[in-house]
Amino acid sequence: MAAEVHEGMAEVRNIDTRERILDAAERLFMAHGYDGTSMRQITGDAGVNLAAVNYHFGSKEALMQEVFRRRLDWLNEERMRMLDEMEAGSGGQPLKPSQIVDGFFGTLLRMADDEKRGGLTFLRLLGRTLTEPSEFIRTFLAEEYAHVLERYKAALFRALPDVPKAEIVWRFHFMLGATSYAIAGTDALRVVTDWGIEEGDSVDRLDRLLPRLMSFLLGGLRAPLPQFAAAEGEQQAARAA
Amino acid sequence: MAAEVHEGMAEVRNIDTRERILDAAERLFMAHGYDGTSMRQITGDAGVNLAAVNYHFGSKEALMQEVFRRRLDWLNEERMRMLDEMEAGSGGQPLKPSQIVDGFFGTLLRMADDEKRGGLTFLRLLGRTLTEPSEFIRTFLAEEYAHVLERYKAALFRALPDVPKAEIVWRFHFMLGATSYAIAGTDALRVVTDWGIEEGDSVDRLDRLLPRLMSFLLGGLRAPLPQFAAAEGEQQAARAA
DNA sequence: CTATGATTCAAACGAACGTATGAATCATAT
DNA sequence: ATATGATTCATACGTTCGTTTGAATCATAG
Repeated sequence: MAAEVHEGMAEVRNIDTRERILDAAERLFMAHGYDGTSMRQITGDAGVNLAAVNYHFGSKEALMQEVFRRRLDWLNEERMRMLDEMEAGSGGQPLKPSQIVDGFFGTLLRMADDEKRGGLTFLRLLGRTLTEPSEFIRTFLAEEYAHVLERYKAALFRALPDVPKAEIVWRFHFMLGATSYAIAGTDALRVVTDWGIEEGDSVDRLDRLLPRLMSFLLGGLRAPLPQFAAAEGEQQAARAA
Repeated sequence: MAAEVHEGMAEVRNIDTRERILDAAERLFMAHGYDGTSMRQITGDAGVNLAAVNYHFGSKEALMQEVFRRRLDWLNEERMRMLDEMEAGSGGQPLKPSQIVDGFFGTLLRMADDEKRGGLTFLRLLGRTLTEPSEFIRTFLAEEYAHVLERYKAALFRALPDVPKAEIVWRFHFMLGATSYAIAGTDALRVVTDWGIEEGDSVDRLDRLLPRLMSFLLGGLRAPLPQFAAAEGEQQAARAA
């Protein structure tokens, strides 16, 4: 079925083809979504034959999965490695929330500067895909992520023993959303209209986005616990200053 | 072109058809996305003829826009109304951040309990659409939102005079992301795996989600300002506790 | 009761979709 | 040099897509 990998410096042709397809698919999926991108666009952009995708990957779905696997394998290994390292250096003590958040979200954002790991394009694709409707994509991502999420959740539980676990999971979820938007398009809603009057900082200034996002995430993660209204019926908004 | 609206109690047939189409489209766009939903699915689910969409709305794109307009018109008017009301009652003083955040995001989340305004289905659709790739959707939403966003941004500028405007806009953006995830599926990444051991609180418990989200958003909004690394080159992670 | 315009309906349009096929072309090992 | 298997290629398949058409059906006004 699949091509056998030979040794030697050969294999330039098909490796090139595979990579070109993956690059084009990454770019187009990011720009137009999975359903909005056709095989003919992908192969056209990549400069390869239409049949090449099915030959090398089997199907469009399998291509999409490979687009993610190519990047996520490294990302999740790096996240695990950082957690291992931090926990090894903490002498059995719980980690600081800022360390954990940086390990998970900081590692992600720092990918944006690494063009050979997909850079901003992949980050945007990922940000948009987490809310994508396509069932098989979310299922695939959930499986790819599961063990990493479990370990980071566990680390947060230990770091914040006084915060109910359900609360931590929700806030992890909120942090994912904030990060997703931070990278998904950054002009998602053109909130951006007229902001950068003074400064010339936009998406590409990752060195400014990262501290900004980190402050926000940590502020949210460590916010006072919510007060649930005791009464049922219509819920009260939290008016506490 | 368009059907003329007569007086009287008639018009039951086409009004029904229009609403049935909008309801089905809202549900299906939420579940499978714009590109992933076909006209035949929509009309089939709605129990109307295939041609009905083009007759009543003109095109699939126009249908999508109407799906949003039907809900957003009310939402944005309500948001404006709340801001007017709060500013009228503040005696010229800046509003509290919690008031502003509740006006914008609280009003949105409270829609989920209002089934006749789309309820959770529309909220999820909206949450997922903000990151959707389809150009025309984002353009449309940006236009529909623009004036509301401007007013809320201005209110935040006034409420937080010591925070740089660019910082506020970024944090607004982050808040949008967190909220989007809070409503988009809530199992976006199955972060949820095993959390609710103790409590039975899930998406449907809006009365618990709202205070939770509000705490997080306000914590993020009022977090300490980020420290930008002075040096250029590779950026340092914010390691400050 | 009949005329009129709005709405519904079955059917079809051409275009684009993902995938499959079998022959041509290439690189390598013998 | 030739055989072999991997890869590329042009082409076609069957489906499904959004949209259009013209006749049938409905509700109302005169």
